Amino acid sequence: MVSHTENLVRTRSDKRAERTRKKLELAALEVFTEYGLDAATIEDITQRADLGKGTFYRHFKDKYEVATNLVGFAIDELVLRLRKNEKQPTTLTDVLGHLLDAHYHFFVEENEKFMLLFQGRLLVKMERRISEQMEQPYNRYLEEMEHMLSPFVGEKIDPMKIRRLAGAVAGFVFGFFSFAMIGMEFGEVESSIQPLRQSFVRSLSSFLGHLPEHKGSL
Amino acid sequence: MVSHTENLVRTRSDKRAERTRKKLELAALEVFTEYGLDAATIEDITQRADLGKGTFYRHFKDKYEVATNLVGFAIDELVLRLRKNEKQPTTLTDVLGHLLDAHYHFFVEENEKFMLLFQGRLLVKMERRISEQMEQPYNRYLEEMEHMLSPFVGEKIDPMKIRRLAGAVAGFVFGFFSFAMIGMEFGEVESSIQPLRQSFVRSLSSFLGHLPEHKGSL
DNA sequence: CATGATAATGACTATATAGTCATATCTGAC
DNA sequence: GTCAGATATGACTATATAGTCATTATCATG
Repeated sequence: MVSHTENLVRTRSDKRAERTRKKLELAALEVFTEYGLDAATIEDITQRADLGKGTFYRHFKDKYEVATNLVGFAIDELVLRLRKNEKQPTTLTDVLGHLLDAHYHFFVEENEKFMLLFQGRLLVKMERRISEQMEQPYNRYLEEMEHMLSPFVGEKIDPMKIRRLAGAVAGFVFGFFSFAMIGMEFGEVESSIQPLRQSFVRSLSSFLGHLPEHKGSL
Repeated sequence: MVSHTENLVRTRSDKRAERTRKKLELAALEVFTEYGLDAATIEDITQRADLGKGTFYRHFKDKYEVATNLVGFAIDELVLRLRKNEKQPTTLTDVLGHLLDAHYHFFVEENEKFMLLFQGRLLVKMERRISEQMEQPYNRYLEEMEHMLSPFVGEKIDPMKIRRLAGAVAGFVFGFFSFAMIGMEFGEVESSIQPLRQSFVRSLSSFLGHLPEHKGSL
């Protein structure tokens, strides 16, 4: 059973460290969202992962290195969700609706990652040395949204305006979900979102001077 | 010169401790918004205030006590601004417009207080023991907005829905200003806000104005 | 089943910050 | 100008967390 043995090689020895690393990242994500990035300690993380403290330092320089990795992963996933649009959008309203839905599902299904992104953004705003490496993922995310929006806002629109629109979407969505929803049950969240969705989409559509009725001019 | 003497009494002796306290609070506000609540240290605060470390402990139990006070003051000021509406609003659009403007001016004129409220809300969400005393001010703030909105959304609306509406306004506003505006100059902020203001107010108010007809939709 | 190589460990030291308190300073009254 | 009460101070101790590393455990290999 050579192949079996080779399999074991991969899954046991080579991958043991990798599994440990993943365990630490998962624990760190939990601890960061529970206590806050700055308040979390290395021992909080290793205890949650059921590992020795020294093990942490075999994998990461400090907690901000894990946090930076996690922010990168979370952005990757959010960007993937933004891209995965079943039906090709034909109007600005379509795009905005999809963006809102994708963020909403990310918020519900990956709440810890969502809240981590929220915290990370605050760090970036504070321009702490620690968060230097964290900024790039957020720019990727904003660029992705710009890329999705730009075909529907006309060639002559100032790119700066598109950037602001992307920022507005991110701000509203993150603000609403994380700031407003404190203490709400999921049922409440769902019933709060649905009716507001339309207003949100319409509001942002007209930000560019295109009301939903006025079809997005390519 | 009795009055003069009494004046000195007030400003020198009786008020020395109070002036020191205010100095510490001001320094704490700066440090909190610069480094983040959890990352800030007592010595950061006392150095900024140009005072000895022991002095801090004569006035506050720990940094979270100052933070809690500061959140209270900031909410007081924001609520005052919400109340101070020159012309009595006659429509929902008026109220929403005023709410947006008041938040916007608070964001621009008292940016540190605004950012502190943002951070404090995150603490409240995390339900850290430290933030127990911090929750009440936010409820006052939400209640104030509910109070302003309720006359314009119909008598039969479930109070819970008004609460959600107030939360939505707060979420959008805080999210947009603090999350989206990272790295923007004030000029950019201003030109981003103006067109968005109109569409936001218009669509949200038209949505809310029709609530009574769409019973149980929010 | 012995072996080398990789990974994990937690007791340990180092460091940073919290929190205390005896002393010094300030202030207005007399 | 000195006294008493109030206030501020920073050197000090205590504590919590970071970060290290000699030791132990795991594991594929021959």
